[in-house]
Amino acid sequence: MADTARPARSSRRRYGLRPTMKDVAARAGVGLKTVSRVVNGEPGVTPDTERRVREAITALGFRRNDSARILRKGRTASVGLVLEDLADPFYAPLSRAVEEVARAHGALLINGSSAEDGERERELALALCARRVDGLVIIPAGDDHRYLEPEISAGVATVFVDRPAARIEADAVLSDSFTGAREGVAHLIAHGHRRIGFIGDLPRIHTAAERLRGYRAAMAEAGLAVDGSWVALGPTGPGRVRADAERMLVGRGSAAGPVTALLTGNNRVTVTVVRVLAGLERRVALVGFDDFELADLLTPPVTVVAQEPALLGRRAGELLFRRLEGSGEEPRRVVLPTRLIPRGSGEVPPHS
Amino acid sequence: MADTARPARSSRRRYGLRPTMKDVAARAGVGLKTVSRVVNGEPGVTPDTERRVREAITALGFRRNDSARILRKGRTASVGLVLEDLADPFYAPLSRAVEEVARAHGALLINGSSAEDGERERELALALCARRVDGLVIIPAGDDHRYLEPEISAGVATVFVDRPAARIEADAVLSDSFTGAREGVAHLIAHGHRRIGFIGDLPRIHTAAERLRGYRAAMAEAGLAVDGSWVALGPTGPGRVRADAERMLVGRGSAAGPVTALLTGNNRVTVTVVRVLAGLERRVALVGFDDFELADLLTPPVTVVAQEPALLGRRAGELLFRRLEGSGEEPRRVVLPTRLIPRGSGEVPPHS
DNA sequence: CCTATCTCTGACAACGTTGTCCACTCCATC
DNA sequence: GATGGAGTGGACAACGTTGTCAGAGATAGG
Repeated sequence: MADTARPARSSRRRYGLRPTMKDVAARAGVGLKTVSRVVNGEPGVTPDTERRVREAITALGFRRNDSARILRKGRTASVGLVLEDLADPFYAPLSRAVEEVARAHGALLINGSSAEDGERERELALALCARRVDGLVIIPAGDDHRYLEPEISAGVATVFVDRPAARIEADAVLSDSFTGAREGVAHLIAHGHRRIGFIGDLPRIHTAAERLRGYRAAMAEAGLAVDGSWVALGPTGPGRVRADAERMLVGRGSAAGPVTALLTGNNRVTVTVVRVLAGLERRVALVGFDDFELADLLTPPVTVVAQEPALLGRRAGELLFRRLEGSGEEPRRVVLPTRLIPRGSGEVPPHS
Repeated sequence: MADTARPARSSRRRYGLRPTMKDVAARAGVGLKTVSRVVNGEPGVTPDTERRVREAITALGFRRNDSARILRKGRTASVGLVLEDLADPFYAPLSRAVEEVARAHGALLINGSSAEDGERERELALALCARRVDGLVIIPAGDDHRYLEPEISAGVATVFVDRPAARIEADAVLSDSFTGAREGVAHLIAHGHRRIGFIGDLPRIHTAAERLRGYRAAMAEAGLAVDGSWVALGPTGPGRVRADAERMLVGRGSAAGPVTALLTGNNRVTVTVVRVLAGLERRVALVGFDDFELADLLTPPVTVVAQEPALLGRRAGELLFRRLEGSGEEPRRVVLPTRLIPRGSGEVPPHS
């Protein structure tokens, strides 16, 4: 008796006795395919038969197994999102926007946080590919995305956001970090500042490099030299940022003297620097990259170079689904403008 | 010839020519199962055979199809999270914490935003069940979760967070909203306030109802009557909240006069009210439910009743995986304490 | 030299669904 | 009463993987 090898009866399987279409068919006294037709709203079933099937479905608590459906149909109606940190106030609305686009296309969003670690980004992206997501939206942490090549050529639509892909050609949706930073620094210069510092993210991160470039460009355009001690790139944890800010503000290790104004490279840096400045006697001008909630209610209100994270996400989602619908266009790069929002902190005059 | 019906060759299928184990096996000149063994690191494969298989895998760019694996194995190693809004600064860290727990257990997190709509919550939760997530974490929007009963008894571990399930028994991880609100109001009373308003979320939301209860309890304990015009529950959009706040502050429609202090029911409400108060001449005391970034840098710094969203998420995740590992315990309710953080805005003395 | 034991390998079925295709029923028509 | 067609229903294979089990060699022991 080979049957003894099978522990479970056909009607109640596994730990969680999930009924299948077969069980529904048996109970309703119809064929398997008829149940499938009812479940999928396909035509060709008499009202009476349909009623019997529906009764059986509710009686058994049947729910279609989408894993099996996916396997059979090939497409999963889900897209993956890999970002740095879901809880970051910049990325959260971006994620939400991608979700909305996915939802409009009937797809679910699976997301994972890379914690700014290239290896973890890779693991996540590949795990999502193994689940056969139809598409991927990636805010890259790593500096080599060739590992995605087989996936992309196997048909996984892929869009990069906030930062471009490294070493492969792929769609990207970016903010114009260079221009944004340049305008921010020009704003400070226009208000009389000559010694301006920049505190940014790790230099390997594209946006950080671009913002630094924008900073240097604005300084150069104004004929201002940049002292080496005025630029500090690194991790955006409060400790490092606080130390660098304090160093620049007293002018320690600098022949050129302390800075009178700061450009901060992203929302986390800005918040830390706002804290540092709040403890100071003298007033220091500040322009922050990224808008943030309550910036307008601080004293002084914080002038920012604003991006639109939700728009970045939406554009990325739209690009993704356009690809999924089979546009065979070349990879393209969408660059969104930033917007300088003067609120006061950028208009503080130089101290010395 | 029935074969003409099959358009694709066996080695390159579908749009995106995904190689399968069969293809790998053919190329390596071994059996299907041997490939499976190599991919899964099972013992019993000679080094030489393994090498051949690995070569074929990289040559073809093979990646295991987890959909098929899931179908076969029964467990998906993924959990679902349904919350109101991924972009909300309260829920984002909660989501991230659940993700971390899932990651520690080798599972992926699929999340969806219900937009505070019970019907959408239901759709999302059931869609996740259809994908056969192993477990579900839900921040409920709806007021009847009986639709989950078949899923739960089919083995989907389910944990509710922030608010309890309605009309079913299920695990829940909550903050102690009642005590938190009571302490917040007691703090205001201790600083001399007698006319205290409460602006909260929709009354059908459990936390809003509990916070209102806490507010009333504190008032009653101090022997203070509550004027009907001092309580405003409703959607937390800025328009409604602003209107209610302004109404309370001038005492329009109230025999008892304008309030001198406010308890706000969640972070969104607090932020809107902070904006309203910033435009006022007189100083109004404020205690906000939920801590938020920069609360300490506003003028005056905002006193809050803090919850720990990340801890809520972590506990929920842990509870979920404990269930998944088969603890057959009764559904339990975990209640986490809140913490009053005095910063100044709650200590403003009454105006009149 | 034959058998017993062990290691490695592969054929086959099954997971739950959907697509293809054929069979059957029922009615209207000739 | 046979014929045709439309309208239903169901048998079967396939999606890509894993578990079971048995077969094929190799080695050792009698």
